[in-house]
Amino acid sequence: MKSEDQQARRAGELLPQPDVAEIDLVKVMHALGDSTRMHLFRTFAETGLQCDCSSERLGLSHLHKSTVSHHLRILRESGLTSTWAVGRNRYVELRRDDLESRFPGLVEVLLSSGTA
Amino acid sequence: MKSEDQQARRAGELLPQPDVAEIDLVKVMHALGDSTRMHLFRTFAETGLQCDCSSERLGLSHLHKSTVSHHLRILRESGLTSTWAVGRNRYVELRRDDLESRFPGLVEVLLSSGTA
DNA sequence: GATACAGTTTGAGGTGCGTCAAACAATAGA
DNA sequence: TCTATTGTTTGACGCACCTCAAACTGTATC
Repeated sequence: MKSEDQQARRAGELLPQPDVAEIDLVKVMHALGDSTRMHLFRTFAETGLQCDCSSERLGLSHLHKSTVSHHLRILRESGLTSTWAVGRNRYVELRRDDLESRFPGLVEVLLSSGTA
Repeated sequence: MKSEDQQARRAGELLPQPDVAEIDLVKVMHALGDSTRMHLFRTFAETGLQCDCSSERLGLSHLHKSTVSHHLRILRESGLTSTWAVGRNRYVELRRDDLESRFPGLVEVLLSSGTA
């Protein structure tokens, strides 16, 4: 994670998300049971932190921006991601540590599974 | 697995299921993104092999038998389970080895995650 | 202040899902 | 053969979901 991103994140506002203890495995499975959201999950896992959540930037240029916003919300509400509002942008991050403490090994297993 | 169960399984007919290489992670996630099917997943993981798939036997006495049949079909078609038809009964088994070779560690991670 | 921009919210349309009930197929047992 | 049993299939209903379009909120820039 780049340091300017970290600063921007601290300056932003954290959007509502479930506490670690409240993250539900079935909800997480449901969130990942959609190819678009699985793509976003892998993208955030790779990039670490992401600003400018435009459809093009996220590799979803075939989807309307409101649709992308919808999927990002589901990811956040399931507990998979954190989102900070900074100005007009959104910073989205995978909740790696939280997920690791709640479901040890899950993220690693999902990422190392072939994308096919 | 009890030996009489093994014999019954061999005598039965294997219902259609995807090949190992065709098991799709998103479809698996979707199958587990339902509390009833997550319950069945854990049940089959514990019991190893299960005959008499009645609602009561599976801890789903609140659901109609056709609904249970529906969920078992989705689990099978996603690649999570194998089902053998033996007489009037169905033997359902978690495809542990197949899942392990396709998504190493996934089953273990899911089972060790708290049921909450 | 006026304009442009990033993202959200709302409403609508189409589709799929979970559930039940009834009909059906196939087997076991009398 | 007749009946009971086990599980599947079909159709229906209500609900949730995915998608887009339009309106909206809030921010940055001129």
